[in-house]
Amino acid sequence: MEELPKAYDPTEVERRWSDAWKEAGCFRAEASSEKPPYCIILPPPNVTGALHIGHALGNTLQDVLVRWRRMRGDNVLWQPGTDHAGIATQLVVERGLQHTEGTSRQQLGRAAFIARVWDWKETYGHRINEQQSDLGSSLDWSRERFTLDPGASRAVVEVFVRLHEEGLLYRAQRLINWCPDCKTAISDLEVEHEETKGSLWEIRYPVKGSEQSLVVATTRPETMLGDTAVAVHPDDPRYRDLVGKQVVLPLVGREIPIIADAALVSMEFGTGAVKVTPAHDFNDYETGLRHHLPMVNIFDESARTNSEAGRYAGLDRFEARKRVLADLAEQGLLVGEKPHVLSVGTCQRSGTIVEPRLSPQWFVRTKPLAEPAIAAVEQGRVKILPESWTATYFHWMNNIHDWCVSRQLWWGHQIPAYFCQDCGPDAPPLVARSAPERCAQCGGSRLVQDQDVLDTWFSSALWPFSTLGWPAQTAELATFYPTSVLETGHDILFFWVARMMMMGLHFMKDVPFRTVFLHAMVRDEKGEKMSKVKGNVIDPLDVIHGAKADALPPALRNKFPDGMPAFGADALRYTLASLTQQGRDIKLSLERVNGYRAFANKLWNATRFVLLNLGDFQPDAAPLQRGRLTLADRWILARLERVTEEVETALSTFQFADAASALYQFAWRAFCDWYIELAKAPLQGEDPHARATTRAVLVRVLDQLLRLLHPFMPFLTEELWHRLPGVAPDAFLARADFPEATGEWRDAAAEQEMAPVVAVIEAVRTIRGESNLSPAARFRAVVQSERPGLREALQRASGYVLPLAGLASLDVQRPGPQPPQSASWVGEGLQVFVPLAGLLDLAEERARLGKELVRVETDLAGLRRKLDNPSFVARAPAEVIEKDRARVAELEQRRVKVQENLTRIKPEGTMSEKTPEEMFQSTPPTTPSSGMFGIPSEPAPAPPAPMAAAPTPRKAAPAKKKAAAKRKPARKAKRAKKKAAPRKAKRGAKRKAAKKKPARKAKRSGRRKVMRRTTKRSGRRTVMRRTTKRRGRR
RNA sequence: GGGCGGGUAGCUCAGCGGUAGAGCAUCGCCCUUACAAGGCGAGGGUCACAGGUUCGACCCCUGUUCCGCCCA
Repeated sequence: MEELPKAYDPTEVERRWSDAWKEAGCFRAEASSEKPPYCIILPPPNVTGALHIGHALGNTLQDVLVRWRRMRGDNVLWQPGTDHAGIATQLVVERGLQHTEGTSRQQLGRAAFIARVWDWKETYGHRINEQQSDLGSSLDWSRERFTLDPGASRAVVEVFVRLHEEGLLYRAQRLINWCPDCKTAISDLEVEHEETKGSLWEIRYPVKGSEQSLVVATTRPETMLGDTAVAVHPDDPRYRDLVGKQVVLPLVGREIPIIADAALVSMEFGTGAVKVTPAHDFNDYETGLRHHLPMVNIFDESARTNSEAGRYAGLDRFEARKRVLADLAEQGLLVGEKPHVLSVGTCQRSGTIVEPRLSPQWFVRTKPLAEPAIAAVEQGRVKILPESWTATYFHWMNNIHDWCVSRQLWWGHQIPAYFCQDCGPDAPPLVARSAPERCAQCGGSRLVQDQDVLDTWFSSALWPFSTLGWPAQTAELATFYPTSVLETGHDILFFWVARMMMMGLHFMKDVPFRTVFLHAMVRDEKGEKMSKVKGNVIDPLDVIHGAKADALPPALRNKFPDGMPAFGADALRYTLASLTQQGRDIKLSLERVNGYRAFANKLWNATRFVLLNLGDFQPDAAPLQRGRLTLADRWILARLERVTEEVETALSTFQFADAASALYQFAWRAFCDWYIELAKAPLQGEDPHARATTRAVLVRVLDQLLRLLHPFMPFLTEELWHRLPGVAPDAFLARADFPEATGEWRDAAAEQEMAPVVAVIEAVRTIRGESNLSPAARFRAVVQSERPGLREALQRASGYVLPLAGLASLDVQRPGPQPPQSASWVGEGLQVFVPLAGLLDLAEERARLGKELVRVETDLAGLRRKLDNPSFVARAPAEVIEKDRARVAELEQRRVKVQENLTRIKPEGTMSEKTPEEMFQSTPPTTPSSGMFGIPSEPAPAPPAPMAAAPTPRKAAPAKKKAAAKRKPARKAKRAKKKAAPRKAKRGAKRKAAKKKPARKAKRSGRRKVMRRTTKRSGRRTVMRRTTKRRGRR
């Protein structure tokens, strides 16, 4: 196979595999199978929609789950489809008609218009599917559904009819939310409430037959034209005498009663008297029902005043307001106007202010349906994750209102109800599965179907079983219902999840899914909602494919003046998965995406390295034999075993970020940074057996790593996997086995034995770095240890140590005289010396050791103080005390050694009486004397205030540090003094902390905790080394 | 008005009774034949604030404050 290019180019690779998977039918589910079923129903996106970042997140998480389960051998169905999106689609097509042909749907007529919508759907409706494929979504496209398909439509009719038969669906005249722009009813959920600045007007209503009057307060003066009462609180002494009298409605002249209503009126609000307009306000509507008030509707379907408005008829509602106010003012009846903040409801779709409207609509009686849906969650038959959403679910379900399901649209499921022209408008309609020929009442044949359609969510609520064939009893239904997981945004909890629960339980007698995973909302990197107005929308397709600068929204154009590079779908997916911590909003930053693009490239190059070094390797020739493995081999295999366990646990508990992070750590930190480097010696060495074994291990680890990563980065891994030796050309990683942690390669001994090897390499690297020795310089190092086992291990491993530490030679000795004039490092059970004669300035090394000594002593002081506290010793658990004591002992040893090492490299006859701290401070500053902006710098910071036992914080150190750093000691000393406690020891402690955590966490119970423990532990193995080396376990 | 979530390193986030972690960004040295989309090393934290509980608090409790979101 040809050599891999040096850098990964996602564009070409992604397109290729997307097609190949589809052609091979990799993602087809079996209708029935011996394999365990696993099913996710994709929340159907709007057919008019384009893939946005929220879809990208949802698709990524679902695809991770689904690919993982598929590889594990489940019979996976990820069910695709789109939603007909009633209002949205109708609007899109209407606008198109207006724009291109100058016609309207009314001009076309219903049938012709619907045909046009279908045309539109055929032409553009696939766009979002293709975009989902671009993301790598492994949907079973052979089973794609649409909410207006004959199958789904049949389910809708069946459900409608049955609910009606059961008395759970009815038609009634009610006050509903009406969008004057869309000219349809919308459900409560489709109304968005927004705090808006408005006014509170005070209007005087004269009391009939008296000189008295009453001032009402209102935010909507124009609706007074429809007032049918004035209400006061029954306990209000101001108005008690007026209750039962009539007022004369100004401008209209209608006489309306003054009523007392404790529920509607708050004595404190406004004037304590309110006008009652039952046809235009929900609270007034309830009041109207309680008091049997007439309901006067003053608006038409566009929210323009109708004939009920008398001389104000024919006005837009806001124009009507102006006129009413003006006339009231003229008549001296407008008493006051105060600024007022009120909650205004707007239509989710059009943004128009919703107008409550009295009209006949169909409603689903939700209470009886909600009860089982509540119980299912209470009983744990459905689990909602993150769990915090459960409370929200219960709250909504317990306070649920009947669901208005009729919409005054053309595009959608026309309601299967039929009105008899002969029985009159008030006769109840016939509800039937197919159009009845005769009226059941009068036998007449003049039947007309209800012109309205159903809410799109009505059909969506049936999706988990209608897609599987219901009402037919299909094999799919038997296999996949209840589905496994529902993954969607938490904004859809009520719209969809709750309604699917109700419908699923009612019609299938079982829950629609076992687990609901609600993902976060994706925001921009500043945490702001993405919106076209702000210009901060991140289009996932731009991220995947790249985009020219002028195609980017303004905020991104600033960031990418030369255009956005193609980060690739894998990088985007990895980013989204990594950011998916439960229950948080996601702030998406392209820097982060870029980081994972680098990760993809790293994997590419790791594979490139392996392939370049395979020589004549034959995959089956050399099965791994434990006896032949080197320490490094055993170590990486043990780490691989761990990460395999971690991924398994994390994915089982929806901890996407944990899985992604564990894999990142393993791939980059363990495999690339350590194992590949360690493998270079045997690969380039003379021993053919060693070479063969190393090759086999490289291939094995890489193969397993690619499998583990595949759910997250399907394209890259599929591509690379095919380059591995022994992979059949017609195989697919997408259908290969997912690694299982068998425990076979667990190897605590190897991990333990690696520790000193890593420690020595890092010690030498640190000395080199901090002493400004050239990376190219080769020199000798000496390791002293009193542990024979450790010495032997290091001897054996010198082949690793020399190249990785950049040494000419390594002497491993018993503790003895220290090599003169050498840099040193104190580690656990060993000391590393680098003789420095001729190599560097000893002052650097003294500074370094001085810092180290301060750290150790600070830690020691803190610990001792703790152990000196009698109540700590008396009350803390024995193991905690024991640990601290052991640590004191270890630190004490370290302190002595560092001190010795420091003493030995002191220049003859100087500073012999000084403490390390003093030496430290005596280092003259060499930084320029002006600050960052050329302003003369502050006076040198005062020496830190002396602390009881803790020595100077280490910041008082090297002169070459920046000015900012120099100011810190004072601050820290102050804090230490204030708290009258030592600064918390940090340095040098981290390794211990890392080591200790697993033990601590092991005490806890619970699945998630256990998982975290393992994640942390092995995640840290490598991380630990990287972080601790700089913290100085010296 | 009610409810939920959050304020931890410059940024994005883990951790949630026993010594503060990651990624990115930053600084220094390196074009060392897998990778400069890289390697090695280093620096960086009053864990929002104030009380309390505890031998011990980023973690538990109370209050304050700021920021999101949902519901009315």
